[in-house]
Amino acid sequence: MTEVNIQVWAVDALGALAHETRLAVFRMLVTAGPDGMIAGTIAESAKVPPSTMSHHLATLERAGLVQSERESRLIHYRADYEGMSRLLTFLMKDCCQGAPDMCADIFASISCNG
Amino acid sequence: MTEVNIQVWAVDALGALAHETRLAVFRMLVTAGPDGMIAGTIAESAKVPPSTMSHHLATLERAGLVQSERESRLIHYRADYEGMSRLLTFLMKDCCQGAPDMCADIFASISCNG
DNA sequence: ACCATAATTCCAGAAATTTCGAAATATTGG
DNA sequence: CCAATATTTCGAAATTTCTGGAATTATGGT
Repeated sequence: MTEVNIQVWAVDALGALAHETRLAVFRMLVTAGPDGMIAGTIAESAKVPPSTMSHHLATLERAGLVQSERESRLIHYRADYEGMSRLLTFLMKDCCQGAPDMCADIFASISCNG
Repeated sequence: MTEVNIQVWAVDALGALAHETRLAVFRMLVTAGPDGMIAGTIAESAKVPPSTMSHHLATLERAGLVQSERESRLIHYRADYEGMSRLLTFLMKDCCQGAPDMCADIFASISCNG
């Protein structure tokens, strides 16, 4: 993926997360782990009509941040860790160049333990 | 900042970056370093009218991603590394819990050297 | 005081996003 | 095949965002 294209994609991904409901859903899915959640349950948890949630989930999926898989009548949605990783890496790349200390700070503040 | 409030802020910050021009400008400012850039130069570089750019810069500043400072007739804009750090940390927190391996992958792929 | 420069704010039209009920599609069970 | 359930797609109104010319504010030089 060329530099210009990844930036176009990043705008989409950021836009997908730039919405109260969608960000909440995405975080929920990340926390839910690899099994993900059923579409209906997601809508119920977020207190929005199924139709509305369907649009939001489609937006997240188009942006490559979630994946869906049908299992009989239910549709499972799970976070796409690779997409998220790509986004975070993209955002950090420039920061690490412009502000060498910043990445270190972030690494320290997270340390992958919470 | 409470959990719910940081998420509200995060939506704003993500929305600020979810625009082709604004993302390009933000990355430019990060790369430019602590001295930042003059408003007019930014508009010129991005090939948008000063008025339009002023709106975009205000959006980024409201979101806490850039800072401005007047120096005589010129206004310097610089990336707000603390804001960016807060956003990246926020996004990573959930990921590190839901996908313990993911943060490690990101750390490896960056390693703060480019 | 006046003029020139730099940038913002005002304004309003254009474009995109958000919302959700109703209708359509997909799947299973009887 | 028919009914029930899960979800998406359609459609259209409401809201928000984006854009940029014109007017305004701020600063410095002569």
